[in-house]
Amino acid sequence: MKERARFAPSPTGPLHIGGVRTALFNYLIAKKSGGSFILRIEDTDSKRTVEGAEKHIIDSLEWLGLNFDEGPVKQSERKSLYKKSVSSLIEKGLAYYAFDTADELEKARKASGGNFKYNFTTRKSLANSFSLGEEETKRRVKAGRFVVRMTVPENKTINVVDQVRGGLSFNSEELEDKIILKSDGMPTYHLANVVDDNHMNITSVIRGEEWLSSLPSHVLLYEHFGWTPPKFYHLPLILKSSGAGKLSKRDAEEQGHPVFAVTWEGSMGFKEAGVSPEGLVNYLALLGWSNSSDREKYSLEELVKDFNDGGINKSGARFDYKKALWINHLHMKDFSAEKLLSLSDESSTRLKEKYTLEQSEEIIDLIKERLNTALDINKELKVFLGQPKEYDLAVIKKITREVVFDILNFCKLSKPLMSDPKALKEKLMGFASKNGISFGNIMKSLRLCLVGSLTGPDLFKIIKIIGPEETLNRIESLTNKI
RNA sequence: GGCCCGUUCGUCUAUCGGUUAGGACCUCAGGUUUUCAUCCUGGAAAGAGGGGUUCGAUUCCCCUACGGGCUACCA
Repeated sequence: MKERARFAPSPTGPLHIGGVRTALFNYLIAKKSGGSFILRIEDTDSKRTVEGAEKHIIDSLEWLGLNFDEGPVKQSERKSLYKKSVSSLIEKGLAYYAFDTADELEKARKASGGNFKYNFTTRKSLANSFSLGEEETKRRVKAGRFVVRMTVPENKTINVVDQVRGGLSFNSEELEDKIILKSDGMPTYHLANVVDDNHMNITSVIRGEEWLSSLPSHVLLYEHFGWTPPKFYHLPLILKSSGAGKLSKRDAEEQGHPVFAVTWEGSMGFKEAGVSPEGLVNYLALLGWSNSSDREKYSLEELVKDFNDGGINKSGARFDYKKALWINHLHMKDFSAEKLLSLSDESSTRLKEKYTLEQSEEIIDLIKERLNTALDINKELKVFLGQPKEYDLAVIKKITREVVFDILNFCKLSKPLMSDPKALKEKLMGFASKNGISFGNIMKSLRLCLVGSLTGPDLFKIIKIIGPEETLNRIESLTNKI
């Protein structure tokens, strides 16, 4: 069966990785079946709607490559649909008007010691169409300040099925007559969700585990309407990397990793941190889904192919940035030179000014397996773009002026060999033993001259690429400093 | 507090009653390398506790503990 799955965030803030993973699983389930992935914006709470959040959600999905086939459908534009649905429920006696003020409800909650439930027992003594009579209800509805609550039947067992956990059953005593239409005329999540999923022919509802407790209310609503409920998947939550609880923006900042796919109000996203969408998608898929195989690296297409909903895990998973970076590394080392170059605009333009395309690709090949993030590209490319701007002081202390001079002289005489890394290395080794200097010492000194520190790719290959003139320049320039 | 969900190495996970409980990240020790990184080899590291069921439980059931979620005119 071709699934229709929707990702339905509310634009109350930027899209964080929990949301990204929900979107991803919606995408996978939809695409696995050859169906549609739909975006719906649940903007029913105008007070909490944040400017720019919707754009952030869409930008994030685009960057991740989770392209939606339909939408965005905005709930704020479907008010009349919800009103009509609510009226039909009221007519059938499956929903009712209520007039209690926030203060009154607060009082009732306090009086019951925190165990207050608006349900078939308490509603008789509260202000609603059950207790007030027809005339008074009419009068109050006309006056305008009312909400609509769903009628939860007494003493009824509600059986629900969650595709991740299996069958669950709830007793209606535990439920509340949830508000489905607010006094501002907007529906609450519960109503809008059910109505829209039905009207949009959604076949699979895939959302976070925080919704599991309201599932029975939703299923009851489907029953009230006389509709067949879709399949439900409640995904385990993503937990903070250390300590207890659900991952939040603050935890992420404390732990030093991003939470948003792309930047939001000065807070760095995974994109800005240099994580590729391929890497992030791959890591997030593995956080909550697994296969019997030991495979770790997947592209989005491969995930679609291999995904099976039986592999969705039941328990919450901690976010592990190190592993995310490792997965990202797996992807980056397989990227083409062209793609890697496109990931780092500033360095790549400078690289192209200085080198031929062929040389550029050679350079990229040299550094690609050293990359964890796109930010590393700039770092690794520096050596090829100019002289070191500063030198590792700890290393300077370990080398001597004499050795650097020896190297300088050696290099002056070996210019023709510099395009042949292997030959140059052999000759330098010979030179070292003839002069009684340890090869390690020579290499350390030479690397400091050329790189400024003791890190980086193969030195002789660096020499070949930057050429004899630049090599000599760099050595000379260090001799002036020590 | 009430209701719901969950619980295998530090972390992410495999195992669908019989396994030396496997893999990956992390970590440690070697190796490769001029160095760092990569890479290769190896090591350490787990079934929350207690009851059942069974010839046999990590696996099925119950209790406890712990973790998480919900408990709004928020989603």
